[in-house]
Amino acid sequence: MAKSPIGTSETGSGLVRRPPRLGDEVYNAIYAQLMSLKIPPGGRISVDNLVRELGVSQTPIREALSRLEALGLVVKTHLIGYSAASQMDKARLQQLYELRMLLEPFAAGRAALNMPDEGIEALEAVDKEMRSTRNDDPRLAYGEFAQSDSSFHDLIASGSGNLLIHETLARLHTHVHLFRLFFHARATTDANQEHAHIIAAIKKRDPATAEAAMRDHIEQSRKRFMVIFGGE
Amino acid sequence: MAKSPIGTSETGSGLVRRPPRLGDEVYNAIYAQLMSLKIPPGGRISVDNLVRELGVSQTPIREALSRLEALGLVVKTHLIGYSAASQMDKARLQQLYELRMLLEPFAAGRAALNMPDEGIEALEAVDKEMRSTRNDDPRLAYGEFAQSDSSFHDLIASGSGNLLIHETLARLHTHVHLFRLFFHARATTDANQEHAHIIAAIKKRDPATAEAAMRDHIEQSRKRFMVIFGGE
DNA sequence: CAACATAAAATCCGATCGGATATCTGATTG
DNA sequence: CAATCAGATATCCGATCGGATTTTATGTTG
Repeated sequence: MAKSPIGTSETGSGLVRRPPRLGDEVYNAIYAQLMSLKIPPGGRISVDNLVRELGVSQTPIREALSRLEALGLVVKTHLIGYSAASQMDKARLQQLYELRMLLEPFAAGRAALNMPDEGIEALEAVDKEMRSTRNDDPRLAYGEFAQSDSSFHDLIASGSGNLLIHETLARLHTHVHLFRLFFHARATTDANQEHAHIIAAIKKRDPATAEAAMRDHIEQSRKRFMVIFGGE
Repeated sequence: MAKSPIGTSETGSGLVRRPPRLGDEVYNAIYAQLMSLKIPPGGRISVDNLVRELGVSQTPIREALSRLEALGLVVKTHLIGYSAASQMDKARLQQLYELRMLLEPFAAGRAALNMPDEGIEALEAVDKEMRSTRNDDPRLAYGEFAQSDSSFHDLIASGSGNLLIHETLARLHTHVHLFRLFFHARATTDANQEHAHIIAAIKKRDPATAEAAMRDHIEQSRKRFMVIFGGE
């Protein structure tokens, strides 16, 4: 739902209108190029090229790249330049899921306790969206599913009431998102099934079941991705 | 031990000598001012002031501040400027310990399995250092203890073998560090006792006990800090 | 005396410029 | 023919400059 999950100025309910930041547009432009894989993982990112391409000076580009570096989406080498983060290898994907397994089940349990009713409604809306995705172009269907899945987990993390956990997971999911897009990991109906279990438990305000359901979902998700590297 | 836990170029075992980055020195200068509380929590940080004070141009200062923003140590408001992150309130400290409680016991358990022997030696060295701290100036003693404690937890996180968890915890500990310094939270001998239990379990390569010991340590630490806000 | 309007200073955002470094291309030599 | 070296190009790092905005200070008025 949100175009850029982290780093944008929170003008959602802002009462004062502030002039736009050129850096934000640059940020979104580069972010889009990364997500559309126009800039492939590991590919070099030249500041001067972006100057010519976007028609702005170096200053806002550096600022935007600096933010992207904080997210781990790009890496900087002194006197060399920026480059897109390299694709995750098997070990790194393992570590990522290890961390998700620690945080997300807990978040789901807390969400069952703390999440406001309107949050649950948003969750069901996203879930419904995922099921009705019948885009003819499979290439686009990937993107839509991945986007919705990201929102699903983001909503639960937010519903945990713990902002630190929410921020940490937001960072991780950006990489999951990118990984999925790169490998064309297909959206299985299994995920929808698992999501349904999680939502049901949260609706029942049953933290233990929500936690277990999320634990199962993360583990299944891990297995679905691990086959890319030749299984467990 | 490490002066700046995140964001510096890894020149540790670098074979090539690269010219120094002015941005790094600026980064360390501002970092020091934050840690010494010369810039108080919530205090405004003027770029122009730093230009005059450090004698460099805006460019490296903006770069350094951008990195500090990624760590959450400073916050930026468009057309207003940078300011030091506000001091944690009770709710935020609760969230911080909630997250630590999820990650650090796990890391300790993994460290019991994966940590190389030399890592354990480093751990014992830090532990010894913490016990022998008998600085006359209590103001300095705080700082030394906090520094060592940070190293202690950082070593264990690193020993877990999971880089993502290590990075996440490094970010959190920076804030714990700052919080402790601000409130002059005293170093108790209890912490040393708890640390000893953790080290013993890791040396025995006993993950379950290490995990439990860390869990206990985090909980005790939380209680020691919570009294600042009037207890649990 | 308080509140508002106006003016001045401080500050940030973005653009542009020069020096330094890395990388690429092509020629020379053993 | 391969390897090495030199020059040219591309790029980054840091400095400086102007416009836009915010904040503070001052003066005016009810």
